Amino acid sequence: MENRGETCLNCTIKSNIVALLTEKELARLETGCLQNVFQKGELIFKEGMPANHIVYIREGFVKLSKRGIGGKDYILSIAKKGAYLGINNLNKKTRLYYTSATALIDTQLCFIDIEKFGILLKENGKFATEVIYYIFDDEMNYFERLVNNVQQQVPGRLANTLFYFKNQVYGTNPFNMNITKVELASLIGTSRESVTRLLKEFQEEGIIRVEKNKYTILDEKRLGAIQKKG
Amino acid sequence: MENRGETCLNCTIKSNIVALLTEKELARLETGCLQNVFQKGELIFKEGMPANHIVYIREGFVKLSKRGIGGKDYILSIAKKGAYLGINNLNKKTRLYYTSATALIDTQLCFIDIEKFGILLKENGKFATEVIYYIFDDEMNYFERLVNNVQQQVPGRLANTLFYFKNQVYGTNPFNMNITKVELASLIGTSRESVTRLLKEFQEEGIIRVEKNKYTILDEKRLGAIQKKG
DNA sequence: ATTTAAATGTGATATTTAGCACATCGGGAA
DNA sequence: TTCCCGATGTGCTAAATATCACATTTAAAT
Repeated sequence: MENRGETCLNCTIKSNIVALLTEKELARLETGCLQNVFQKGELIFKEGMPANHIVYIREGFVKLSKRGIGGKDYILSIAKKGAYLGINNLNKKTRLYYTSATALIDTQLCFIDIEKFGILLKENGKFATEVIYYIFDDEMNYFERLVNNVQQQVPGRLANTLFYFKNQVYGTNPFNMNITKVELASLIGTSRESVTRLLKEFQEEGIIRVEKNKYTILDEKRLGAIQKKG
Repeated sequence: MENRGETCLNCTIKSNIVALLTEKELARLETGCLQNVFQKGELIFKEGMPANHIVYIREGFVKLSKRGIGGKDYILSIAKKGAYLGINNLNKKTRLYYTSATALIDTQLCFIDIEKFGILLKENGKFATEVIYYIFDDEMNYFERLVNNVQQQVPGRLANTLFYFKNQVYGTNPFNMNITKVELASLIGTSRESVTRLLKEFQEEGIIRVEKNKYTILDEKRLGAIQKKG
């Protein structure tokens, strides 16, 4: 991990949150801040390892996963530019990463010393308020996805997840999936085969189109109906 | 809704969070604070209605639910003493309750003006930090439950939920369920009949005992195995 | 270009779960 | 007490889903 020599002070990709800090506070943050690029497929941090940093995604996509029974991983979410990873360790005595994080494409990250981040929180109420807002906006929205997934059956969950990628993750309509069908299945909580079959079904009905990794939602209305029906 | 004349200043059931406020800040909070008792079954607030307060649970249990398709409710969680409800509205422009809340037993509540709460956050970083900690501790733990529920099948989810009641909600081993089987099913995301059948199965295997509303977990080890197996 | 491993598609089958129908129980209300 | 309604138990059936086995395709590495 090399420090590129960039500083927080002159960083051009400042987050909304960090923009609230004074120069003095930024300078302090910087002494515990490290920037780096991770390539596609690289492990950023591993579940259960000590968490001394909060990882800010400047650019790219990151898969957050946990190891389940039988060594089978399951995916919690896809984090993107602007996300703070490991922020839930702020209030822990023993800080361990709750998930593993893997770069899905080449990804630029900042590693922020978690102690320093915590000190800034206590000293700057506005900063803390923004952090709270971030938590609600970013974390709680995928919380809603989870709630739906518990209550719905597999077609509804798949519909959810397609909308999730279109709206939350990529924000474009034809979008390029950076994850495999196996991973998609583990995000939905079903089997790979079921995903294959359902996607095929959706395609036959003209609701979506899948070419390689390029997914297009053709009929939002009907996909929405599937989502609602469960 | 009547104000009982108690004040935040002399309140004897102060939360960890509020304990951090100065007398001056407490006095300010108090002008927008109202205390009340809700009886079993009473609706505290309704999904989709304007949310002008954060509701603090001083004592009791509250069911948080959402209306699904076909008018069928589903339950997100059971909140207990010490919980702040509606806190996720802090950063919204239009504040609407995300869920409905219903008292499961007689319950003491404080209604705190959300604007005043927000002002305190910005002015007192320590207070804000505690709020952040609260959010992680309380919200994120039931987030974990949701994650598991997505990945597991029904027996695993039921096991989850039994542990959830024992450890998170009631904190005792024989515990008295304040919800019906129908509600339990809607918490797990399955049908009432499946819950009945599985509970019976667990009883036949000596893993739990159910008498009326009194649930006893007899064999944590085996229940844990079911949970892990999924 | 060749090789190899991983990812994907697909049919057949076994399990799991939902949904329906109906019986029974239990707790209020009159 | 008696009536009544919601909650609960239970068998049966249909539907959904997982799992297995294997073919095929794609991507990565040499």
